Amino acid sequence: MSDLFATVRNHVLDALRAVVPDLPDEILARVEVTPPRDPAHGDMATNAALVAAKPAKMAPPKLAEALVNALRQVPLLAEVASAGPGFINLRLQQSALQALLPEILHAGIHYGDSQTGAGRRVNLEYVSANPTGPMHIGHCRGAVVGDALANLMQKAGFDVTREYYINDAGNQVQALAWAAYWRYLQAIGISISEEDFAAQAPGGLQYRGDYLVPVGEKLAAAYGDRLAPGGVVADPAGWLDLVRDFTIEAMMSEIREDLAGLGVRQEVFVSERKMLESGAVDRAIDILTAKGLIYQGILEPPKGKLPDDWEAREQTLFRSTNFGDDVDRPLRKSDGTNTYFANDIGYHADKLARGADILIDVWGADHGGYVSRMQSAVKALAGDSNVTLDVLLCQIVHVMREGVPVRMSKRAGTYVTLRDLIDWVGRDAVRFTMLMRKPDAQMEFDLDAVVAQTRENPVFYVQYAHARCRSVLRGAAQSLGADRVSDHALASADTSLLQSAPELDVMRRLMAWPRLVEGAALAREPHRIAFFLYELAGDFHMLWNRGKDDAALRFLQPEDTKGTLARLALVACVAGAIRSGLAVLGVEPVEEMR
RNA sequence: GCACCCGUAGCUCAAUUGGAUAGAGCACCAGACUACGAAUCUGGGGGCUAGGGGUUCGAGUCCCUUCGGGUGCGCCA
Repeated sequence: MSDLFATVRNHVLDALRAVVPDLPDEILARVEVTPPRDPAHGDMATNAALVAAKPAKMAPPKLAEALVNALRQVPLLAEVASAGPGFINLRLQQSALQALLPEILHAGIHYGDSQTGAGRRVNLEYVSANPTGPMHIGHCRGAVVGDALANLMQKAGFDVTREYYINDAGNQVQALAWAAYWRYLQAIGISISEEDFAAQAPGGLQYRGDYLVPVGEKLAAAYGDRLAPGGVVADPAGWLDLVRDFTIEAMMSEIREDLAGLGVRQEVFVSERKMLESGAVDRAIDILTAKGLIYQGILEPPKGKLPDDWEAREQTLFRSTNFGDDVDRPLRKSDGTNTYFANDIGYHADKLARGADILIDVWGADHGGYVSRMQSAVKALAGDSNVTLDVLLCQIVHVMREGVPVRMSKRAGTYVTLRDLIDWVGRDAVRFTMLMRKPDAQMEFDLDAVVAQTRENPVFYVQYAHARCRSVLRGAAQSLGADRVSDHALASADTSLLQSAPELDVMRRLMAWPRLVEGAALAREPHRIAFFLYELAGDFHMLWNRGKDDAALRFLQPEDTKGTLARLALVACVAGAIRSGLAVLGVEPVEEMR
């Protein structure tokens, strides 16, 4: 399938090589063929003369003129002109645009697929919420961004593994086990006040939410009172591991359900505990030790206000400063167990060992301070293999309801779970809205705007455009017969009949889709897909209304079957492109609005 | 105090990764239904891209700096 931008870019490169032989590759790589900012400039523009002027030792306008003369020989191009400081504006033959439609119809949902990432394996880790409670709205953004990015990169040809890291080792899950045990005691009729129990549990009672009540009941059903003989808090040695594993399993099952409700699917779940037990962490640290990157040392105290209990202490450190980090980072806690970072090194080493060319982690913004040390570790482990770690930080989501912020507080009981959110606005609205923002910008999520059925609500606006397309095609199927308006049949329509400005504008938008997919995938920016769909929907709604002003522009022309079929081909292309984009976002296209 | 992210129309956000005169929606004003779905569309006003300096053919984008918001800062994950 052809990307017209890529095709034209090749023509530009040919012309450039002809005019200026022996240009270095890095100059050629900077040559772009892009949609023009102002449609009056044509269908495409290239910066070729600007980037090549210096190495060619020519003034940009002069080089542009030479390129214009060469490009005028290309049959695909109807107009070629230099402009401004040395841009070259290009206008395609109408036939080139019209020829796009059968291709789109044949490609169907695969329109925009590319081979940009072919042969490159991506390990994409996202969500990785701690199994200590239900998912809330804070986890949601990362889940949606990660999932859409996985779809996007697959569409661009990458071989993507979707992964979830279960933080089931360490103090947090011990505390979870104690909290579940408290609920278990209640379930078997032993009532201990929060305060009394908190005094007995190491670290106190950290998880007081009632989501653990069913877990306690299940424990009671499975074990009776055997975990608390004599009706008292038993020695944890006899129950802690069991209760912990049981509870983690229960929480993960809830999380998987929540993810399924959001339409997020991951095929690999890695347990931190199992990874640790397998020796993967030790092996990774051995590798770093062999490279001389591990040492015993004393860190400088942090600047500014010191933690109360700070004292100078020698510890095991990773030399992350060799790879751009600010300070070296500790691998062992004072009790001898691993820091989270040490285990994460093991985990990333494991990802590398399983075979990946690109690692991507999607994290919450509160982990921003952690990025450079993890990238340092991956650089150290990857050595010459050039595997990189990209980290996407998802910023805070402020939830608004009726114009006022919804505070995220467990204590105040205004804790918005992912399930609440989906129940309130629906899966598609959650996903689309989250994807209308760059991940690294804070966003406001207005619960009322997201369910509004107006242009203000992009998910509605795009769905409506698709529904309108389908509505026309349904109507045409009635009058012309379904077999004549299938995508396959419409692919042989005479699209040269489509010559009006708004029709050609839609084709230009459709033409940009493959290039947009590639760019978004390379930049790891799924939100561009959402914006493209919003703009395509706008083009289509405008075209539709042109038909209201001028009956000659309506899709269905009873006296002109050939013209009708040509227009239906365009409509079917719009619907197909919308489906193709919504598939990336993980949003369902709808046949009609209800 | 230090590091990272961010700052664009009154509001919510884009800007093809350094490209031409910074664009959409909401809100405001004025219009289009005898109609393939008006839940839509057309037109209008609205900007020193937080401030200042630098890099070059060219900066919202890169560098320095000031201000403002967010996040984090050895034994939480």
